[in-house]
Amino acid sequence: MSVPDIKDLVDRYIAVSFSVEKKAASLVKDQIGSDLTNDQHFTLRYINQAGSCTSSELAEVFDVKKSAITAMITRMWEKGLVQRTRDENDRRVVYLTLTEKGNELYVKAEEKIHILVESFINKFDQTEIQQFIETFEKLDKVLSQTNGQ
Amino acid sequence: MSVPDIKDLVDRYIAVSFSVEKKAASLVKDQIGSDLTNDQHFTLRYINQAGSCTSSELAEVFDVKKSAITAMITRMWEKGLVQRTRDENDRRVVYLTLTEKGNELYVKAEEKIHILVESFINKFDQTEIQQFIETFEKLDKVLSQTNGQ
DNA sequence: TTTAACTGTTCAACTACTTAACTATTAACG
DNA sequence: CGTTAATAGTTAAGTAGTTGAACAGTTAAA
Repeated sequence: MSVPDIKDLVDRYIAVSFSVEKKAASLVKDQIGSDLTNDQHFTLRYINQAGSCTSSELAEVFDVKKSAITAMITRMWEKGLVQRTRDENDRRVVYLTLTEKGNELYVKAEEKIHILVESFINKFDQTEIQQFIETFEKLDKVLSQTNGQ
Repeated sequence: MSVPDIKDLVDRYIAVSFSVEKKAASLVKDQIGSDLTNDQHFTLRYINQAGSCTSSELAEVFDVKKSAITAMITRMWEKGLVQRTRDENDRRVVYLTLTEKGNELYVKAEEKIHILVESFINKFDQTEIQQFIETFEKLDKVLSQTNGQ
């Protein structure tokens, strides 16, 4: 691959990945509506799948400082979506779980996103979709390694 | 494709695309440093490539309200990165252009991101990279259509 | 010429994030 | 055992980015 080729590839990669990122987030936001922000939805999603988790865990997964998690969980707690429970054995630890309301809202939002993504991937054929997911999974793997340096 | 298949595909798609989005943004942020935020960098990028543009144009491209653009451009103007120039023919319009400092900072940040992305895509073979870009371009195209509804 | 449409700004309110200092608790080690 | 380290989470001040609604000024349309 010659020098201008790689520069051109990198250029296209940057431009189009940024564009896709912005547009996808915007679509999801429109679909979820005003009950939940994107970040709050993905927080509910994580807690739901983990059953329960800690602030430190969320901070690592979302790659933000713990104080950012405290603030977000407080906002969600004020809306009645999550609960804080202190660990009896290690009194430093606080477990986060979904309330009934939080779970309901999560399921509703998840359904909406499923419909959105399904209608979206229906615009492509099977081979293409497999390729999309393969692409994302490969990128995700290498990004995880790069982050861990 | 049976029903559980498509549900599973959608699940994987949502999870992995969110993960990639977060990690990529985080890497870029680390690379750019504290001089520029991701959004400010991509705003510089857009203005640089367009030569000059308007607030309305940016609002449409980034899919945010015009007041959000006013606020961001003001922050960048305070840092001496962009200029506002009123159109002489249509006094409603304000043209945004990069200052010398803005352009320098953009070029520097762009170099950093190029090195990052290049080292990143060097971890894959040519066929894979072509596939990545193809994937993003297909997604971008359909996302644009979906947004326009 | 009045009315409508458009461009951009201001303001209040909100989400999200960082840094730094802090509390409370547990673990480590001499 | 007791002092010191590390760990989990919170608080507070400051910044970035966003929305919605009201607004000023300008241009286009009726």
